[in-house]
Amino acid sequence: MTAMADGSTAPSSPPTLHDVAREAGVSIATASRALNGSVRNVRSENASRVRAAAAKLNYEPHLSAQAIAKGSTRTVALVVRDVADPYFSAIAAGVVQAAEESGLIVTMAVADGSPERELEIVRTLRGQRPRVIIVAGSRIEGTGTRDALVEELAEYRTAGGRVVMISQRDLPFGTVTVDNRGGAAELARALLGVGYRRFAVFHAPPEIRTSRDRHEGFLAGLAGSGVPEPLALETGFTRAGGYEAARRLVERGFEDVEAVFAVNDVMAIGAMTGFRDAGVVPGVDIGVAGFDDIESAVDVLPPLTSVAVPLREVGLSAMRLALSGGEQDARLPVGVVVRESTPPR
Amino acid sequence: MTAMADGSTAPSSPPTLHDVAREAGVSIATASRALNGSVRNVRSENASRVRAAAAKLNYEPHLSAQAIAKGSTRTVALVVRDVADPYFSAIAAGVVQAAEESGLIVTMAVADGSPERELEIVRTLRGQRPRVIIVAGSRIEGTGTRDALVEELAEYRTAGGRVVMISQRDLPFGTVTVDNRGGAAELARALLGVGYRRFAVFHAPPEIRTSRDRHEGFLAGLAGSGVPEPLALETGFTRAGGYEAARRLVERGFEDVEAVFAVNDVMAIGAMTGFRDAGVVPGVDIGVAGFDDIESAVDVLPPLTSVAVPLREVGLSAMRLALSGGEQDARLPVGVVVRESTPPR
DNA sequence: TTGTATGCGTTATCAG
DNA sequence: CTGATAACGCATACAA
Repeated sequence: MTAMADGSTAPSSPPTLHDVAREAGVSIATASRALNGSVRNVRSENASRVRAAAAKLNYEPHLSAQAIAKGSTRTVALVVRDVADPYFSAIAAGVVQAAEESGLIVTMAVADGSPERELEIVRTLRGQRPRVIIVAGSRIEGTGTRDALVEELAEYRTAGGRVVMISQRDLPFGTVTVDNRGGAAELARALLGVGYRRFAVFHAPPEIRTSRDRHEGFLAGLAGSGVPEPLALETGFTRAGGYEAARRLVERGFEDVEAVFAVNDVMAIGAMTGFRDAGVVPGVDIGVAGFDDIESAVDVLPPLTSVAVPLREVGLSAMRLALSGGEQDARLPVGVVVRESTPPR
Repeated sequence: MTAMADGSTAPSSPPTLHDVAREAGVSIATASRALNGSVRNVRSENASRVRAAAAKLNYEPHLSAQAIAKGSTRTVALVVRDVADPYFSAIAAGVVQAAEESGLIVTMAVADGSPERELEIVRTLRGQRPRVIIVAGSRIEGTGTRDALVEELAEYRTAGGRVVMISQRDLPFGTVTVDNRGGAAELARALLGVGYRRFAVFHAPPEIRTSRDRHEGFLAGLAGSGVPEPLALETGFTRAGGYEAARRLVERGFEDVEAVFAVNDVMAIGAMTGFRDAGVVPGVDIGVAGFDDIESAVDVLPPLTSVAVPLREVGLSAMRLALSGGEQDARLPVGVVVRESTPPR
């Protein structure tokens, strides 16, 4: 930190391994070995001199330099639809936790629900040469970008990278999924069990695989019970979508609908508010159930019936799967939690 | 992708600039210039040949290599207390958005409420040589780590890095804050205005500056009104903390308390559930107000009175402040939103 | 055990 | 406008 004429300090650059070596009076190679690699092959006296020098200079190895020297980075790239969504932030928390435990750095990109943006992200992500790419909440069904995305990721994998998809099965990559179909079916049976017979489903566009699976699972759970076909309302995969669908349902006259299944909790919670704003009381005039069991499910009124998904664990599993190099899939169990938003009737 | 004897493919490494240059029949220097640098200085024919070659090979420049060649990276390091907390995830969303608009990559680290961990993170972060370090939700008041953290960040800045703190003023770095004191004072006056006179405050340990500011601001807003000193309950800065404090308040007999101010919304929402679980109805038996106005504030029942903080904007501002290189602070306005959790009495 | 020399992929300098 | 070539900071094969 050299003082300048005006009293400020010159932007001195961080110490390099070279500086450490000089300070310790050894060669740069010895310094390198002492600090990370084979500690056995360096005389302990020199080793401690080097460590002391590094500490004195507050040296931190330049990760980019290490990356190009070693030919591999220590970063994990995570792409999500929206960080602010509790579903994704919970998953991200799991990913970050597992990564930090392995000394890896997590970079984060937001696809914002656009397949094109997602593709572009993955494309430029490769510039980071990350060890792992984790894609959560993709919506690549049917769109023309699907093949491009797969090709991009496949090529990345060929170059030694690991790919893990979250909730996006039947892509040729390791995947961690939750049992969306089974959970929704179980939920349907639970609702039948407490007396509901006429349903509406608030679902997202079918390109969103998660939404479709949950929708289909719900129908499957109803099969054979003899209840009428649920009314299906397509809307956004967000709180606003749930709110809007609820308003729409009330406007069109919902008399015959006894309970609504929204394919995720943020939609369900939005729907509850939508119903209430329309003068329909959730849990009294109409039952409401969601999926994910996010934290706030127990803080809304009435508490929301949902299907518990271990979201943080999803993130952890994704990292574990990636690090184990597994191509096999991990499927996490889910469980129905019936609360007061669907009282017996 | 060379085919191997067993039919699998060898882990071929990604194409380098060298490959692109060879493919285009130019030197590596020309290829480099054509792809990023001074496009003017390369014959347009060659430029397009290079671009074509890059596209054909699906070339992505190795960011680490660029970083060491150019002497600077394009990454922004963000450290938060907890990604899953809606307060931080909203801020993170803003940071990521602004960063992506500037072509920067965001890396994320989680301090988990530990000052030691935070210090350690910042220390190792320097290895990334990020352009910017943004620290959100620090709790470094009083602890011995404070000076170490400041020194670490100061040194980083001396080396040309930019530091921005969020909600952590009186540190010698650029800061984006919200008007915690003013907002809380305004809230206090609003509650007085609708008839409340006896309060309790659920606050976090005073090392958390945000909590202390809001607490003090609330008291300041009450000053001169002649109302009795609010009851102060210290608890965790989390939903669980709010829940616990509510239970505790009910147990000790809360008859004289008319309204509770919890220093953030997740605490307030936890408190509402805590009250309800204890048989006390929020908005009827007791008023509840929070701070932040997170999304779910309108989805709980009764809707939560709060102080609106533009959280996403906080993240955006932090990035803007960092990129503009400003040392000056940004202070974002807040505004009280009175809802049904504090009905007139 | 240590040091020298080379290479990693890219940019930048400097002659042609 | 182009092409060698020298950095950048670090790891490592090779030689001593």
